[in-house]
Amino acid sequence: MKIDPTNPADLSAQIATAIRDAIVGGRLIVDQRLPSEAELAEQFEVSRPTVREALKRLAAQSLIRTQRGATGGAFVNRLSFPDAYDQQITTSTLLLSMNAVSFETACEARYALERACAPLTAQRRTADHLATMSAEIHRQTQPGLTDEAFCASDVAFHRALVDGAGNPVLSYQLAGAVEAMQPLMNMITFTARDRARIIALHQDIANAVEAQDGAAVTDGLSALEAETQGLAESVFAARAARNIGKADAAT
Amino acid sequence: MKIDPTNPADLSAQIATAIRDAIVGGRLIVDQRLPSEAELAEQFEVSRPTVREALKRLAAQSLIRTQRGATGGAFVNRLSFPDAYDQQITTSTLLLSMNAVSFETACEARYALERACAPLTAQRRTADHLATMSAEIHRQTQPGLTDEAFCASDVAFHRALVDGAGNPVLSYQLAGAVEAMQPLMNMITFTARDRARIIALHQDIANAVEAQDGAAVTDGLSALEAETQGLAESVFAARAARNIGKADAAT
DNA sequence: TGTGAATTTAATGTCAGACAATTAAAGTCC
DNA sequence: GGACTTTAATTGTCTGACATTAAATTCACA
Repeated sequence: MKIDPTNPADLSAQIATAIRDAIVGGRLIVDQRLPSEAELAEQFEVSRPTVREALKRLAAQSLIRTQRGATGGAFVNRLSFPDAYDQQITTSTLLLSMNAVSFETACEARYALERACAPLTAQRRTADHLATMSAEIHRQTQPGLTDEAFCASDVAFHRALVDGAGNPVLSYQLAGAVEAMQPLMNMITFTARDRARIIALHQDIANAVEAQDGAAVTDGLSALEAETQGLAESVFAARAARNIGKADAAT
Repeated sequence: MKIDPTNPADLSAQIATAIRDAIVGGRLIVDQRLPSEAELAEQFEVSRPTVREALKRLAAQSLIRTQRGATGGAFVNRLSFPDAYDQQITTSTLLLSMNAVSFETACEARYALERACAPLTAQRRTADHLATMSAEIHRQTQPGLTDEAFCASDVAFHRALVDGAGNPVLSYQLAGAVEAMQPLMNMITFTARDRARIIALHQDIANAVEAQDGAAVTDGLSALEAETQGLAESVFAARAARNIGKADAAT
């Protein structure tokens, strides 16, 4: 592994890329120990701080872990599903918040993805998943629940729906989509009547899952999407009207 | 922003977390300049190399960018869709390769997600998407195409299908699932007859997309999934049989 | 001979200070 | 006023040192 000292890019970035390629390409395997920082510095012909910066870049992506002590060092990390979830959620959340993705677009994507799970969930859901969904629906009926808590419960309900498909890759992919939506969902305040309608749709979906009726689950999700989009539209319309009013008052 | 020097975690990790929270929480906004490394070192009461390690961690996640020179510094980066794609693909690829995710599970997830796009793609596809799909199908018919090139064209075909939904959030989510499958797909060698069947199914899907028939697109994807799963099964069975043969020969 | 404490050692974590490279802005000369 | 030069601020990199950690080793002692 060599790097190009004339390359304008940071040396630490080049070194990180070289090591990352070695990991992705299978030349470094899980739990394998990398050379010590001093050895890496010698190999790449740079100083130890530069090597360290490169290693921190990799650590930030959970590609390596480090251990202190005599037999310590940097080790290739097995990227776990929870680690991947976290990265996925952070990335998705920032992507939505920084790119002015409309509620409509994000919501459409979320429900489209969830519908992808519907047939599998209907087929494979266990008693655990049904129990979780019931429990969350029950929580949502509690009076005095804050909007944030209601949304959190909503996320938990949908998580159970997704996990019911019994496919960890699907769960991982959808974790980002569902969780990243939460900040957007929190922009909406729910009236008691709004909540009642949503809860009823949740119950429909839960029933369809229990009955193992994939088509009904899909339909339920579509109905919930329509309800959510309608709700958001009226909330944003009301907000826009208020703002126009304010602007008029200011002139 | 303060950190806890008695915390056993790395100082650089704590600093990175503090800054990341400020970004995610909106206290630092896009394109805002962070204090200089020297100022950050003073604020957090650590040395400059430690601050630098923290900044490199954030740079690895595309959360900041740095610029040299008089008016340089670290700036909060707008996480772009391409950046998010890249991270998503790297994460997904490593997740699959390091966790012994079965071909079956990954394939199921991939096609479930693609079916999520089918109705939207059927509705919204443009002439561009149709042209890309046609071009890739044509490429796939070329004799002498390597397995790698065939798979790459396959990915491009599916990318066009996904992008046809016209929802960037969906495209971003699916980029990982589709691209991460490629190394697994490359484990399969295709006979001419295998390719012919796959191409025929691609053509069916492309026709359905052109006809804006969402249900037909969904069915086409399901057929393609079945074909792919069957193909993989026979390849892996043959490979297992060969290995048993080898093991017998070795005794 | 076995065991537990002390020592050694190898590695990462942190620091201080320096210099190089880069870039924008300020200043200067014609 | 415009082109050139200088200056200042900032990141990038290096050197060398010390602190901290944890495993391996040594060694005294029962």
